[in-house]
Amino acid sequence: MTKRKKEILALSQSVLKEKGYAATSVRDIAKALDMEPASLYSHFKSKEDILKLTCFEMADKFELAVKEVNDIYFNAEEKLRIAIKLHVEILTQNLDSALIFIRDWRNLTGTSLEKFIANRNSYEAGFREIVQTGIDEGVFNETDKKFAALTILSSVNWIVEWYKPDGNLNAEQIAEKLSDFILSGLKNNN
Amino acid sequence: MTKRKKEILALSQSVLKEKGYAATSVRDIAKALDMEPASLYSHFKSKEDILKLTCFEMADKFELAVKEVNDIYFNAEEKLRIAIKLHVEILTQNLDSALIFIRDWRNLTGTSLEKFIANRNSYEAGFREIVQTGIDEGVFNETDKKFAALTILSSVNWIVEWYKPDGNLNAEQIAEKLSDFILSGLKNNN
DNA sequence: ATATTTGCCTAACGAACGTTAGTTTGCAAG
DNA sequence: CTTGCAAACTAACGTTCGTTAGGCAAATAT
Repeated sequence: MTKRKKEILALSQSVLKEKGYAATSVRDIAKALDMEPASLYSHFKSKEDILKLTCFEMADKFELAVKEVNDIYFNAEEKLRIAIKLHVEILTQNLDSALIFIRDWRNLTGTSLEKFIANRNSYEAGFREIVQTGIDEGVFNETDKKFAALTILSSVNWIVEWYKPDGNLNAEQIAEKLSDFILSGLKNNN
Repeated sequence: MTKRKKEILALSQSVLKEKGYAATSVRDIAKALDMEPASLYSHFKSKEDILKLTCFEMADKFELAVKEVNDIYFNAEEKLRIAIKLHVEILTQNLDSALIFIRDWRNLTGTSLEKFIANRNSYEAGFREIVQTGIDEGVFNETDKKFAALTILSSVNWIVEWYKPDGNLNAEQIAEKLSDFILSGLKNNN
């Protein structure tokens, strides 16, 4: 991927995140980049190509993060905290892509869609495994691990809806608060 | 709203939920209803009209639920449990609408969009208030209440992504598990 | 029985869509 | 200086889009 292509991709993403993939036309993107619509096709095969690149770029980052978590030996709580921290970092460092990744992956078609879903399931399985480890260690409640993993991921993913790069919480602080919340809940234990 | 209009609206929603509002054409809807596209305009003013009806139908239900929670006096934990239970019930009993409500409200325009956002903010404020009550009562951790409310709502809303009416968890069971998770967290307190 | 309304139809509109073909421009390497 | 290539252009394609106008048949109300 050439420097220029990367640049155009990033700009396209900042346009796509506004109204969503389906509601954004190639002409919308071109106009924002001060280009002719046809010029985009010097860089991308199709509109969906932009979506594919965006979604799998993100998926790759998450896959790498899972590997990182699994390769290091920690107890379940630490593992979960690290997984959440990495997840939050990826989201916040790629906010435009993250928004598209989370909201618009459904617009993928054919094998791309299948591949994406498989990838996503495998990522979720990673979280389930961490939960299972915690149960085995006796430090997590005996719980529906699928349910737990989904709940964790939903709350983590939701940050893209309100995170502002210049807000008063940085990625690490958000990750810590989220982890505390997920691990200890709202209730005061005193 | 006539019986027939309600019927067509419900069928339209079951079509719209599949690919999302923006990616679904009026012709897609008409075909699924075994109708001509133009016939839909005997019932709806526009495509966006369907989205509006769907979003505000749901918003009204949630608004009613908030009132119900606030009108009855309970401690914060019970209030939160009831709010979550009502929320889950609304989502699961109107799964098609709920999916559109959660995913596609961004496609609203003009004053509809403004009104929707205002409505949504007010609903979120209701949750923040419950959290605040709990903090005041000393039963909830001193916490960022905005952060807590968003995290709660995200995990509750996420159930539309995996809930199946014929699955092994009914709405009440889901609500209870969610409440337990949100209140006590993943960590074993033994 | 007649009048009115409801629900759907056919036909088509102009606009916007994603995309292609072929061409021009400007820069960098030989 | 020329060649090659990347990156943009102009022009247009066929399709699909949301929507409208006007009519027809069946159900409903008078």
